Amino acid sequence: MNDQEKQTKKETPMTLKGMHDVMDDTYYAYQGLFEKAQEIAIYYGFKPIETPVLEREDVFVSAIGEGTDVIDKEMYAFRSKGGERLALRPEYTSSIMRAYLEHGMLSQPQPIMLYSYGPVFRHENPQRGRLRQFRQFNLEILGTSKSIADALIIRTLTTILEEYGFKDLIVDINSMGDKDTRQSFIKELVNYYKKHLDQLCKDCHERIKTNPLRLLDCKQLQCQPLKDNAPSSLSHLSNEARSHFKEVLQYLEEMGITYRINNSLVRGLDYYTRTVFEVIKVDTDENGKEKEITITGGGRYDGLAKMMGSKKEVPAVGTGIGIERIMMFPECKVLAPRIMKTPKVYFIQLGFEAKLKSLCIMETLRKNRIPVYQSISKDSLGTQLAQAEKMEVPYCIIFGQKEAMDNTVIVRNMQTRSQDTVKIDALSDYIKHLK
RNA sequence: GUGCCUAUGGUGUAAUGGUUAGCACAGAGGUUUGUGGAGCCUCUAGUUCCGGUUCAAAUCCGGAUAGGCACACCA
Repeated sequence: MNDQEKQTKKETPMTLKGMHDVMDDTYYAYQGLFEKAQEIAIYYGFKPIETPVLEREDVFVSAIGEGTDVIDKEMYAFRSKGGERLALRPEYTSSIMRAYLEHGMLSQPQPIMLYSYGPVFRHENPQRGRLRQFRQFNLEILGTSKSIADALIIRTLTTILEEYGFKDLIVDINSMGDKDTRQSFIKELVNYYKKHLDQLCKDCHERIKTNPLRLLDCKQLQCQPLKDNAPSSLSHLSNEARSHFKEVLQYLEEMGITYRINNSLVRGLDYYTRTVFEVIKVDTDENGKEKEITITGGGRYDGLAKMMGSKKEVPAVGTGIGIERIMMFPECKVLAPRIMKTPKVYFIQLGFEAKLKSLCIMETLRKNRIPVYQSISKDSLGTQLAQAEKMEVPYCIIFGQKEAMDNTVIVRNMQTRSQDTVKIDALSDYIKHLK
C-alpha cells in the first residue's frame, strides 16, 4: 500500500459511534414492531404526530431541566450557522408539548391523544440495547388530569408489550405528588439523608446535591437500609393527588394488571408529577437468582406546560418505549411488517431477447400484485434454478428465446418438476390460481 | 463520564517475535446461454490507526479509534 492509498483509506467515512446503518431483516424487524404498536395505539384512539428531529435547544432545557444528565451531558446541542442554539431531541415529551402549545390544541376537544415514532439522540456510551441514535415509540395524553388517562397509557403500553411477546409483566407504580408537595417532600428527603451522610455511598453524596429523588433509587448495598425509614412521597400527597392515585390503582385492578406500589420509584426527569411507573420483567440470572429488569416507564407531567412558558396548565401523561432496548430481550418477537411479500415464483430469464421483454412481464405481474424473485445478473438456467431451490420458492417462471418468440413462459413446479407452457396474457391469472 | 475485555479480506477464522499472512464462505469473470444446490480455472480483498521496543512485530509495549460487557444515568 503506498502513501496515497493509505491516505484514501484513512478518509473513508464511517458511521459515528453508537449510530448504525439499519438494513434488510433488521430494518423490517423495526418496522414490524412499529406497525404493531401503531395498530394498537390506533385501536385505543391515539392519533399520529411527527415532530422535527431538530428543535430549539430551550425546548428541552426548559422541560427536562438543567442539572440532569440528559441535558448537561447527553444532548447533542450546537449552534446553527445563523447562531441559533439547536438540539437533536433527546426524548419526545417536550417536543409533543411544544407542538400542543404551538398549534393551540388546548382549544380542541380534550384530551389530545398522540402517538409518535422515530429516532432520538443521546450522547452516551453505547452498550447492549443502548445507542446514541435510538428509536422510541411514544404515547401521550394531553389536556386531562383524569386518572383514566394514566390508566389508559399503562393499558396501551402493556398491551403493546404483551403483543411483542412479553409475559408476566409487573407495573411498579408510585405517586410523586403535585408540584408543591413534591418540593416539601424533596426537602424532607434531603434532611433525612443529610443526617446519615456517613452511611451513604459515593454516588449518593453527589445525588443529594444534584438529584435527591434518585437517592431512593440507589442500588448500592450500603444504602439499602436507609431506604426503609426514608420519607415516602405518598405521605406528602394532597387529598386530590391521593384520590387520583387511588383511582389509578383501581383501574389497574379492574383491568387485571399486576402492579406494585413502589415507594422508592422515582424518575429522573424534572417534569414528572403524580403518577410515575415502570414496567418490570422478572428474570432469573445464571445463578438461578431472580433479577428485576426495567423494560420501560413513564408518568404524569402536569407541570411541564408551565415550565415551557404556557400560561395555562396542561395536565398530561405519557410513556415512551425504547425499541432497541425492547429488541434485546429474547422474548421479543420478530414481527413481519405488512408490506413484506414472500414471492412464490422465481423469474428465470435466458438470453437477451427474453431479458428485453422480461421487465415488461414483471411490471404486469406487479400490477396484478404478484411479487417475484429474480436475479438479473445470472445467465445460466442451472444457476438460476439452483438459486430458486435454495430460496425454497415453489414455482419458477422460465423465459427464454423460444418463449419470447411465442409470447409464452414455462411455469415449473419445483417440487414435482412438472412444467406448463402458459401464454403471457394469461400468466397473472395462472399464477393467482396456483396453490 | 468510569472500569474490564476485544480488534486479521465483505463474513467466519489460522499463523512459537522469524517464509511472500494461510483457509473456508461470499463476490466478479470464465468454463458450449435451456432444466436442480456440482466441478474446474482466473481474479478481487486483510493484520483498525499512530507511535515505541527489536536484526525482525499480526504477535510485545504505549496511545488513539471502534466494538462488547458492566457501573453512573437513562429508554
